[in-house]
Amino acid sequence: MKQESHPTPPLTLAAASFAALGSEQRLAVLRTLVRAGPEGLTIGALGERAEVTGSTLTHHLKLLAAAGLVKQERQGRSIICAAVAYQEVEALARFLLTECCADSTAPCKDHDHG
Amino acid sequence: MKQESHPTPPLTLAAASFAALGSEQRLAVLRTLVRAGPEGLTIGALGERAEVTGSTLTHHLKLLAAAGLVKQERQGRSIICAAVAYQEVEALARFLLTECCADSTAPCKDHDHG
DNA sequence: CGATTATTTCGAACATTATCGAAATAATTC
DNA sequence: GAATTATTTCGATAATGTTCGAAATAATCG
Repeated sequence: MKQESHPTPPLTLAAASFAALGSEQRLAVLRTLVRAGPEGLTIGALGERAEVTGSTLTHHLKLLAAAGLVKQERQGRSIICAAVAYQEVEALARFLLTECCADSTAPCKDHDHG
Repeated sequence: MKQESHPTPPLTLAAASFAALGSEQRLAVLRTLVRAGPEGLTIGALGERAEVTGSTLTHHLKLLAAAGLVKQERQGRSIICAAVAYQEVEALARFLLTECCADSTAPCKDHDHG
């Protein structure tokens, strides 16, 4: 069993990340960005597509960005957002499943860890 | 590009599942169960190890169970809990990353989707 | 610089969730 | 069936999160 050195986020941060995903509106926002791909969307365009606007969108984006799921970059007068969910989601999954069965005497026979 | 038929949870349910993971205490509870492996733990033992007790633990377990992350089964006077996070987490990750770049003209060259 | 467009901050109202203790229910043992 | 152990329900209180609109800030354009 090779011990790969993928980092796992600390509990508090992982919880914050999951919490960031735990809202229909934010999920819709994030998925809109995932669909939009690496080029991203301006906040305005994002708001239109995801049907969230103004201060509410700002609020949600702040959480998503703090969780490392979205990055923002100013471009002219707009701000462009893009999902960086790919590695994040893997890290979160790893966080959950890491140390699986560490306290168990029985082997993990009936789990399929990828 | 083969289209595999893995189901994706509906938005509302996925959000609820992420929300269930979005609390330090619940994450600690779930990870304790993951560590405990398929044999699970009684609610009492779980509460001791995760340092959450009584009605609060009941409350959290209800959310985790509703999200399909934990299953419970009565055994004698105790109730045994076990994590079923493995498939769930994969399904959630799939939910997020599904349709990646569907709205993009550019290919997803700089993403590494496993 | 003044006007315009894009986003954020702030404050308040409202809604949801968390936490706790006491009493209630469920299952077992003697 | 009374006593014991394990968990849940209930109701109250406190803590967080959401949503909105109006005003404030940022960047560009004429």
